[in-house]
Amino acid sequence: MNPRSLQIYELQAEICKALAHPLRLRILDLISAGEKSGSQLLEILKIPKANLSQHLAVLKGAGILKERRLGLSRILALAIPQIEEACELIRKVLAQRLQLQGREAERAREVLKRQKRRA
Amino acid sequence: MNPRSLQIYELQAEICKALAHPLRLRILDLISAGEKSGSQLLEILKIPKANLSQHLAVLKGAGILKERRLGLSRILALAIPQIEEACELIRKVLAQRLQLQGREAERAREVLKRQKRRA
DNA sequence: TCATTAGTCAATAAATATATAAACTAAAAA
DNA sequence: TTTTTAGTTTATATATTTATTGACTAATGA
Repeated sequence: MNPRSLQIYELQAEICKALAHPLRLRILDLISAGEKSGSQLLEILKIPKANLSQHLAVLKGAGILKERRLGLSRILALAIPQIEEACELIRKVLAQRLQLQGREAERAREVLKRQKRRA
Repeated sequence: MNPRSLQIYELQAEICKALAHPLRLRILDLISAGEKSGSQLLEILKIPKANLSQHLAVLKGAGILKERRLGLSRILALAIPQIEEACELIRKVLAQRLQLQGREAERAREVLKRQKRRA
């Protein structure tokens, strides 16, 4: 295996690790809908600010988020918008599967009901 | 936030966690190029088989890989091909950035050389 | 200058992830 | 039936992640 490809797998693994938390995925989603400051995120997420700061540090560390100062606050934005695209692709698939599962469960319940009526 | 969306973030985070290792990303890539058995992967990856088994268990546990028996071996295939699509999207971006970084570093070296010649 | 705002840092405890070695198992072949 | 193949399981040591608390800092505004 050529070393450049191996390097890319490692980079990509670091990005996946940074994405591997529901809060961080939600944060990316919020920011992709429009740049936000930490305190704006705090209002929405309702978690301790030290915790938010840690999660943001993970995302910045992986190069997924970038930051600029604006007055007292720091404005966060996506550094690699394609990552959010990839995330949305995955979410679409998962949402579809959840819906499908839901419909299947409902169909199973219907079958049970009908059997009960007949008995 | 509606609970269905929160559930999807959690599902997605589990998938990202399963992807968050260079070996597992490479395994997915190998399998997406064509179904493979464990021993085929072992030949390519040259890692202890207990370790491969653990990594495959992670991928199967997240629902990313599925498995069928064929004689003595178990054949692995992608259960959600769109995940590999998303991974490739990310890899493309990373490869581009690495190339760009490489070119920039080279330009910087050139500049240094020219300065030395003039001195 | 002093207080406030927005955020980071450091320490800690608990939970998870990883690699490795060695024992184990199930299906197929001899 | 015994052996072999292909893979899993268990135990263990180490490292990493996460949430939480409380102290800290840098920029702004009164």
